[in-house]
Amino acid sequence: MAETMSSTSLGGESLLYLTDEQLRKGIEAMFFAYRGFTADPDRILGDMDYGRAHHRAVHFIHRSPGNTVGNLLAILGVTKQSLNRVLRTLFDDGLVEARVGKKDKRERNLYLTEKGRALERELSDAQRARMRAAYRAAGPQAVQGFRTVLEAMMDPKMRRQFQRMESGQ
Amino acid sequence: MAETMSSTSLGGESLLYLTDEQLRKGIEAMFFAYRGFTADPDRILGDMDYGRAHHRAVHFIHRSPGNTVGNLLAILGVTKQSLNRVLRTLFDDGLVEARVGKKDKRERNLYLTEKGRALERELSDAQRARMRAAYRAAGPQAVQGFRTVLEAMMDPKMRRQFQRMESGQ
DNA sequence: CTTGGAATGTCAACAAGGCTGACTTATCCT
DNA sequence: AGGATAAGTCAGCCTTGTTGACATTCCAAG
Repeated sequence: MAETMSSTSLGGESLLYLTDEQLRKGIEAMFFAYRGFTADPDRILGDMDYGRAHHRAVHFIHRSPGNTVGNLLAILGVTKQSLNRVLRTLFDDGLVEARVGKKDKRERNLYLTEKGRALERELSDAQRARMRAAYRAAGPQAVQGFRTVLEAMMDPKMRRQFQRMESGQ
Repeated sequence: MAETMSSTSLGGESLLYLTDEQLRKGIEAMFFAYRGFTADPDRILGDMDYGRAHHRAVHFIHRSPGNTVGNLLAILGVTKQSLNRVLRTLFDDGLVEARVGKKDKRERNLYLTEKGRALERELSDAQRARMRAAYRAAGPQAVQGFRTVLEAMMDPKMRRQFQRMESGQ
């Protein structure tokens, strides 16, 4: 199970990045970095009546306008009831609107209103600013590696969806 | 605010990794990867009466045995009341023990019991296995970049603490 | 054309894990 | 002696996740 690397294992120095020690550092880095990653949007949202769940919904609606509820559910990985609570407040506050599907009238296509786009912009500006600073500080080579490891960390199913999503322009 | 990169900006091709488009991909990768990162421990914890908060506490107590409560609070970035709820269940279930500080008797030094170490091992084995697979798939160069970007993403204060923590063996 | 299944929405209840605020106890230090 | 610090605790609130049950609307296949 543990599959601990010993420093005397075959392969020698080139595999030292796979020691439990190095893995632990990576795990902790991931934990602290994610805190930084969400800190700015969280701060902004804290002043309003919204939370991280609203941010995620708004982000992915902005990202693919006209997406259906079911699709959003698959992306966010939460239950319909959870998402619905969030969507309802976004409807009520006029940030998101749902249009009945043209082809299949059971479906709802989700769109941001102008007000919704304004919030999205505020949140993503903050998050991008931090990301940009980190990218710039680390350089293109590091960013390339960053992206590679993140993709390898995803669940295979999620990774396929991600790659499909990101390649589609 | 937006500081959007235009493709005609100075610097040319070498800065294309800083476009809003690339940043958005990084942001989404971070979101999906974090889900993978926590998926295995979450699955294990779901079967017990514990959650992610317990995992974090157990991890950092294991990582620096004898740490004080206040120190743990600073690392985890939660309130005393939040941590206390978690610690109490860990005490009650005999996974963690608190010894009165030798120097300063107000302090409590936290340690895992054998039972606590067993849980920690189970959780970190699962998490490390995924991390190891990702590292191996990505290669040492990519891992180097991954770590660099993650550190750059942390809050400066957190980054200092992290670097102090990780350098101290 | 009817019927089964799919997409959506909704009600209710519950749990984890954050938070604030107020307060106690024990200990340390000046 | 008295203020500051470390820890613990009680009470209450919020967000965001969960299950389960059920209604509506619509598509599609028999």
